[in-house]
Amino acid sequence: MEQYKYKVGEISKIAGMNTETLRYYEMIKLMPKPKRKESHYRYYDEIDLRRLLFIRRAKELGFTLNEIKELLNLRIESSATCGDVKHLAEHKLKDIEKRIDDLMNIKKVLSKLINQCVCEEISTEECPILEVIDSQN
Amino acid sequence: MEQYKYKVGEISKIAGMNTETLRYYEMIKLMPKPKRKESHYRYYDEIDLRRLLFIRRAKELGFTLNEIKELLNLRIESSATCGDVKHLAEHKLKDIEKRIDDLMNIKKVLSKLINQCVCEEISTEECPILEVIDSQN
DNA sequence: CTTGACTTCGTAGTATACTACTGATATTAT
DNA sequence: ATAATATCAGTAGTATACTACGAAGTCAAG
Repeated sequence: MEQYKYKVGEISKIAGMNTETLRYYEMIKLMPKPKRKESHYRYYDEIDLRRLLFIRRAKELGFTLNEIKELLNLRIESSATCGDVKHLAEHKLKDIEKRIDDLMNIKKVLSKLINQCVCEEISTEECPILEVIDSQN
Repeated sequence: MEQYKYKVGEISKIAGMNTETLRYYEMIKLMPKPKRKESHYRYYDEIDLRRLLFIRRAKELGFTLNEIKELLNLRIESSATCGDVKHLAEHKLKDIEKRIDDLMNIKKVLSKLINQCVCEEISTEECPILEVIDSQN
């Protein structure tokens, strides 16, 4: 079939990780077991690639591999479990909104620092970034 | 003096970490060496507390301890180094803006999922969160 | 002035997330 | 057909960030 076009080395290169990492993700069930042509080499498709790119970025954003697994498993499988999924998704949403908020605060302080930095002297003593914490209260 | 009011156990409790973590941060120079009354127990003040709270949250936001160290050291020490500080701060700012952007995308998809989740059936096959990657291009 | 909780330092152990290595087998290019 | 390159499974090792432990010293209440 045409869609299984990447070998492990190829897809891991595109996704910016190495082959061992991909095997590791398979081992911990963060990635599904890929197709094997004649039961040998692993072959991957576009959906696998999207998933890997998502994992990489989510990791950079501070989610653990377990949290990423949860995010990726969020979907409505039947009306029976729909409430649970909604609940979990709402929980994740709150968490993400708080993250955005805190990053905005850090951004504000950094911007201020950059603007002050037209090379007037400011205090050596105080660390400006600590204002972030104050602005939260 | 009045301002050195926290012992290690007290401040670590308020900051939501344990005493060993604080000693660890001191060891890797993420926290400064605290005052010692009669050269024994460590004593901390409000600035130390703000710093610890910042560290904790920055960690949750996906910054490594080294990155946090860099953020905390951002300040204008003299007009000589001002350019460097500005450069580094601008770099960090870009990084943070990208993080906010990506989190907004995740937020959008999660909100959509929650809204769909008024218990109509949607596809079992597709993982909605993968749309995040698509919406980035 | 004792008793019990807290702190000291150093070192060893743990969890997460890889990363490297080995020797065998498979695929691909010439 | 054969040489170069890729992949295989399994296991051991590494980096980061803690976390636990032990034995001795310190402090504060009754």
